[in-house]
Amino acid sequence: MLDARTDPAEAGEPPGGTLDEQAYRRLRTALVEGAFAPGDRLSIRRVAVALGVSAMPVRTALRRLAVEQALDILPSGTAIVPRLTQPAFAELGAIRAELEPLAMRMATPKLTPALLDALDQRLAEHIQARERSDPEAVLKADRSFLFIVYQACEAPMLLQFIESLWLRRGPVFWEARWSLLSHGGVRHHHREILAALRHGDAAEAALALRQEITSATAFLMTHLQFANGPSTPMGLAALAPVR
Amino acid sequence: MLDARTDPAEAGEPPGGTLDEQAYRRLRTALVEGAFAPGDRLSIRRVAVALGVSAMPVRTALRRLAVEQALDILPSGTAIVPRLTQPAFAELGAIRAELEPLAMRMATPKLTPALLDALDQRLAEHIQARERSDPEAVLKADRSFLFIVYQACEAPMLLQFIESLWLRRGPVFWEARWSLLSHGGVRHHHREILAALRHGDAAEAALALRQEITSATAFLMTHLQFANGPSTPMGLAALAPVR
DNA sequence: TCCAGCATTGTGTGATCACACTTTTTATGG
DNA sequence: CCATAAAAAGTGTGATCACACAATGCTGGA
Repeated sequence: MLDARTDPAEAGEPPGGTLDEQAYRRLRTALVEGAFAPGDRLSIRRVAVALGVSAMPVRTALRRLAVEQALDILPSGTAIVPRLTQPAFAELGAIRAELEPLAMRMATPKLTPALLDALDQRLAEHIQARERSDPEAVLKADRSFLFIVYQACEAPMLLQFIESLWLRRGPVFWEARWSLLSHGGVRHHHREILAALRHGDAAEAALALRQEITSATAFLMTHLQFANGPSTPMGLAALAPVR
Repeated sequence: MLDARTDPAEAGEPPGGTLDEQAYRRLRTALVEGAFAPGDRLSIRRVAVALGVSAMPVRTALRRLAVEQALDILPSGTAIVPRLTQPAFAELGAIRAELEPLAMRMATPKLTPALLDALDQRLAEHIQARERSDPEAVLKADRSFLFIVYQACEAPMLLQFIESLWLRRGPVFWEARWSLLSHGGVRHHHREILAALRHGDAAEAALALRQEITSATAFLMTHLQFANGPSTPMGLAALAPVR
């Protein structure tokens, strides 16, 4: 079970050195990709056999995700996938509406022409994906677009907060990806943001982003029933062994 | 070493059930109380013997604090007390200036008369402590004042973010407690906040808080040399065994 | 006196086990 | 047939160990 460490080459996806890291990353991506249903119990030992490792790295990863609010811990200690209530979702939107525009303002003076071109490309990808009615690609392009900006602002603390928010946001948006396709104010706002960034207008870019977040949050607050079973979660089967 | 669990009574400070929790809390308070110097290495085993427990709970607690950004992890895996650089401190202030006013706005309609009276008392404590030139008491009263508000807004995600920020802020303010005594715009701002809260004016309260944060951050940015050894840290001796 | 080399110690990682507790299942009684 | 109790899995916690690696110290030579 130490192959991953003794054989650093290969394995395109989980290059993380320690088993802790690999277990964490696998669970994390499974989570944002909606592999688990809200309310699912993730027991240390079951996840461990699914991942093909011992209980120790899984315990670490589960607890880490709990600290990041990506999982909840029952009084008994068992980790469960959080069931986002409506107030919690509203809170999430309110925090995002403060932090992400801040990151946008901080990033504005640091965006190089190369990065601006990259943003342009992500916007094009979004539009194409939308024309093909491919909601997964739309979500992916949007995420790429915004995180190019968030990473450019070189604020590690802020970046981790935002990633933690997206970790919780992930499953909800994933579940609502078809509804979001019909909403689609994102394209407009991203165009606004990009134009403002090209002019170096931080305040304008931040404002457009804030509007995107509040509008998307408001849209989902009405078009989404909370505390409900999702479409077709895969469960632990989504966790292939660690190699 | 299981006394704490088999003897639930007694032990006024660390009532936490599991050893994980106790280790976490002890390290956490030691951290915010400035027991460690920036750059100190906290090895799992050394902390374990200082705490009188095995390595397991300490490992958990250390990793948890690292996720909360209260500690850094070296490439080797050793935990060290972060050395706050000037840009990092500025970033910290910028995030606080967004999130804490948000919490203030959310809390305003939920503040009961009892809570407002409690705020009044904390303000009085601040003023008294200031007259005695007791910087520790001043810091404590300020923290109490603000966290009464932050807890009242019933936003668990937001509260955890703010606590994480204060965890990082703690050592710096502790080190600068004497300088802060001479600054002291806090009293004024807290009075403003309290008056606004009594009128239910959320925007005004949030604005006053934002000014307090930005002014304190600006003050410390000039009156503090960064990446420097502190006064008299206690080190591991501050960690009394777990009972 | 200084530096190279090695031995010693200290380190985090991860596996495994015993224990106490909880949840589920099964059997037993009404 | 159902409710209740007993038994059986399943669970997290925490201690302990082996291992690989890093840092530290010491000893030997120049």
